[in-house]
Amino acid sequence: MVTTLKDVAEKAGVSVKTVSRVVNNQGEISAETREHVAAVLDELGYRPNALARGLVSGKSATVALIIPQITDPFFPEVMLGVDSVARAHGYNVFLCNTEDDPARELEYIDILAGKRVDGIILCGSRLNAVQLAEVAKQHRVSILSSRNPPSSAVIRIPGEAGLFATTRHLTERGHARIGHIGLRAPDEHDRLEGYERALKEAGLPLDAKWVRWIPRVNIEAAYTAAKSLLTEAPEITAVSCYNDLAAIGTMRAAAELGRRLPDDLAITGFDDIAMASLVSPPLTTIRVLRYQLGERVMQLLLKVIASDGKLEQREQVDIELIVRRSSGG
Amino acid sequence: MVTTLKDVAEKAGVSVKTVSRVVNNQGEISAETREHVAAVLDELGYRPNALARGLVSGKSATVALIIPQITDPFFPEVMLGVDSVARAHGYNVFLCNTEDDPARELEYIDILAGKRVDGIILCGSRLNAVQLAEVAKQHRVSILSSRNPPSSAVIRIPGEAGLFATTRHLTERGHARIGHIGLRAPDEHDRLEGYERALKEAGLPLDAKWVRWIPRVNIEAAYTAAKSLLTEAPEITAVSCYNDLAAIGTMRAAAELGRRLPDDLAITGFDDIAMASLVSPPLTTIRVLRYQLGERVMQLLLKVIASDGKLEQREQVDIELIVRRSSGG
DNA sequence: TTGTACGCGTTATCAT
DNA sequence: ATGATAACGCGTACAA
Repeated sequence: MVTTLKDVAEKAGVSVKTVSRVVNNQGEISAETREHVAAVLDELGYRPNALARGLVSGKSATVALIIPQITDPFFPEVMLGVDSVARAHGYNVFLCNTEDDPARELEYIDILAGKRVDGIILCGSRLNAVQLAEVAKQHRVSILSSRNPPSSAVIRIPGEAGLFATTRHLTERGHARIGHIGLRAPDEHDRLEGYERALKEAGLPLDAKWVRWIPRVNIEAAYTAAKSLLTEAPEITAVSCYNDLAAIGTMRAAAELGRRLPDDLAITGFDDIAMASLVSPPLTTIRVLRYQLGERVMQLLLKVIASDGKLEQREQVDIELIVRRSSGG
Repeated sequence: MVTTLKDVAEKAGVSVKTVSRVVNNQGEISAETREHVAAVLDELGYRPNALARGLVSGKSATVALIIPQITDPFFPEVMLGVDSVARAHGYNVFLCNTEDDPARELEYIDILAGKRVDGIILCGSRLNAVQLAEVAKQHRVSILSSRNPPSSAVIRIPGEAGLFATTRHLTERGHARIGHIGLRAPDEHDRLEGYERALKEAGLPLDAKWVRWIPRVNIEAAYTAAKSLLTEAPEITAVSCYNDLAAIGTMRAAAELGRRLPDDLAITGFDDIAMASLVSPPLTTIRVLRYQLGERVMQLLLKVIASDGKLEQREQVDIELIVRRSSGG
């Protein structure tokens, strides 16, 4: 079986506490006992039981990262950043994938609370504002979102500004009938607002039938939505999309409908995932530094934990328009 | 603070054990006590402490999935399959990303053992055969690999057969000078062997300078390796790559060197990730059903756990050659 | 049907 | 410098 402090203590002929001290490098211990105990420790292959430690200390050295879609390349890169900071501070990360399901998100939060995680990062949460506020009140949470959550510790991706930038880029290139592929999720409307603002500022009309919604972010859903959009509103000459995956689905639909890019249809995305520069034509998009985002949101969580959950902070993130050929740029 | 069984017991005026019984639906309890306790449970928002439970039961309801590269789209999809089966059986999954570093892999295994995970899935392990055997002996492990590990519970991706298939596809199309971009990792040589066998069977010579190694699987590394390969051995007319990411890096290098695909250079990959059909030209590759792979390797882990780590089993996976334009197909 | 007492492996308190 | 003992929150054996 697994060796415990007691096993080591018996074998070494000392008390449990002494062994504990050696393990944790704490208190004053004579060099010879230390060496002796260390030897036995090594011989028996002792490994501290994190469960017991957690029970006593009330800490689990574990945090959780909740994301909606692990297959969206955006999130793995965020995870990388989160993980690097977490590791540097002795934390392990539970990665929880909700498949865009708010119920699953709440279920995870419940389970994680039971596992006594020290903090939770909500990344692209699909909860509504009320749920989000409640969760942020009850748990130690830091949030990464392009929405504007009422909560207290947030890293904010400027979704409104991003869609404004991509859409304005299209209006500036002379497009007058611009569609939008958006994500239909609770309280998720800032990107739509950016799209609408760009149209308004350009003096262009809004038309509800130029907007299509996808229930989840993936290429397939966007492909379907875009096909319907382009079929029912063929007058459209450009589409600004919720993100890169949505844009890539739109590109596929366009290609299938015989529309050449970018001449017959201009398309923009959001995120600048690796795929964006690999597809043909390369995708005009908004660059977001995902790894750094992950680092920052984890650093924020560390502060939240240190502040005992009382921290109020809101950080904004820089974005940059990357013009490539998909928009005729 | 957090409410415990004791808090509930005091408030409800019953014993701790009675509350415990209500929580776990066990033993005979009078309907009225049950209701009463349930009400208090609810009122106080009781949530079992998984740490304490784990300490008593010796189980943590947690497993771990160790992968080398979360940014390789292959792995998130495996994760999805693992997670679905894990959830269905009441397990949470720790996702551990090693960045291709064997030392980090061992470190994770150590930490996970400390957290008393009930089992570990090694997916694309970078450990050498000796280390792998040792880990499999000491822990409850199921393995997903294209290598041929000596261990006992393995789902095997036929890497040799896959590279044989892609490379033979190239020889059949008349290519006589075929390069290979391989992964340099411990005991990782079965894909190279597939490549070599295809050349031999076609009566073609092997040439060490037609093979380049990447230290890690990512587009950038492959781009660099391919550029060197195509520059120093411009006589090559085709490249069969370790996997799709390597192939995509190779495509980029080829494009930059002014070689048109597939006429000036044919390229094949492995995995059939989403990107493979999106790049231009679409990539000829080997299809692997990643979600199913994840399900199977988690199911295997369940068996390993049930067998107390004694299970011996080795499953093979089906693959399929997908011919697209990158190979001239 | 319900309760008491103990143990899980560790850390912390207070002695010695 | 070292050790005995009591927590931590829960489950299990055994009583009542």
